[in-house]
Amino acid sequence: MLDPRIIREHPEEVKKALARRHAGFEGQIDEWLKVDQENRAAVAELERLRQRKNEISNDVKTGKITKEKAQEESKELKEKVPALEELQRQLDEKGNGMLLGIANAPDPTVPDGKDENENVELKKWGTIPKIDKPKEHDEIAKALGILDFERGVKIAETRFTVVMDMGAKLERALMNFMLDMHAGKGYREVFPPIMVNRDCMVGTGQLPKFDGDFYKCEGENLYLVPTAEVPVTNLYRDEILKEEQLPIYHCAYTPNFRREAGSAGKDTRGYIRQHQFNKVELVKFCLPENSNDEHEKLTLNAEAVLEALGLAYRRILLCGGDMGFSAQKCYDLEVWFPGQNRYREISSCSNFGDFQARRANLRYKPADGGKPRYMHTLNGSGLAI
RNA sequence: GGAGAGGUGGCUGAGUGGUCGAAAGCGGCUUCCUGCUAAGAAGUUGUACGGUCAAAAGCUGUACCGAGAGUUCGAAUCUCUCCCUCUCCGCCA
Repeated sequence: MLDPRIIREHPEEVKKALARRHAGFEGQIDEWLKVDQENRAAVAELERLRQRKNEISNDVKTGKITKEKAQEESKELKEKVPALEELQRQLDEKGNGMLLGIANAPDPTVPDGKDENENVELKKWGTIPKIDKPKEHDEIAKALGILDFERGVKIAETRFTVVMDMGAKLERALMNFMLDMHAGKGYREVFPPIMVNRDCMVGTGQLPKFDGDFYKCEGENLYLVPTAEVPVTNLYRDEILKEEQLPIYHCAYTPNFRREAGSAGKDTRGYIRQHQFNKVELVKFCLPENSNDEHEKLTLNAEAVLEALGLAYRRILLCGGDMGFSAQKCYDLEVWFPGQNRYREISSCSNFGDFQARRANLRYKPADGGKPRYMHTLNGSGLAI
């Protein structure tokens, strides 16, 4: 979430930055400021009453007043404090809930624009293969007998696919290839739980705003991970690391589960927009001053996979209107699909600044002995399989 | 699933109603001392949000001993509910 202090002190700047998302978040800032002000007033009053309470019990202790007198003095407090506590708790919850629903502010280097048409192409790599009448991947896969869409639907439901024989082997080979590649470049491999609790989902920004996009276990406080970003970024939740421990790089393979609730009718063909898919994810934790550099390096690490596989791709800088909720800056990598005669997203590499760190309470103790500070987090697909 | 034990500061671990944000030890930091393969001495050492201040330091207020609720003038300490961990038994890939 955004820094409450910055919103209080520079509301206009924050609103201006959020306006670049073209999603109406700026209006929520004013609402939050109102709630915040009420909340702070309630806290001040509450602290005053509690101070009085402590004085009374202290006076009993030192024999300054009798118990009877203390009871009498406390009578009013005993009515006021619980009521005020309840009010303050509600205001706090309300303000916090609002903050959790407000997206990250775009970085100044993010281009203006309201949708994907205004993204900026930054680079292209590789040669687009010349193929006579290229076939779609699902045609080829069906012919080879390596993807079975019908049985996937039978076993689960639509958008689930069975991968067979050389297809399964290819899937597994790519997974290993990517993990080995990143692990060789300093990313510590981690295989996390693929179910996470709600705190994790809030920590990385999936919840509360996007409730319904994910699979939740009935009667349990557990969600199937929509990306390894969630368990891996939350590894150090509520911890204070030492500055010397940063940066931390992790790579992780997990299956990913998404309900794709809003995408009915989109990409209904083939192995593209599945409810379950495999991905190797890169996650970084670093000092605030290094996150921009780390973002560039992470994106190059993801690109290296495409280059090693000899696949033509391009890098896109997302405009303000097309960025994900938690990101302050995001590059998409798009790989050439001969059968569709266009580039399609294969990776998304984001710098979250301290947005996730604030939600997940990811801090580090500076080497100079200062107060704990929020670290920065980044992640990128490296890649979706 | 059944039975029992327990959740305290970076760690170990005291603390059963007030003098407890919390003994002690370890670890960390600072200073001092010693010429010998590092030891000793002293001090210091939680987090968040406020106030004071030009600011920092300092001082100061409130909260935090798994979470929530209750009893009380006063709760780490008593009561209730929940969560989690450990041990044993059962079941099981």
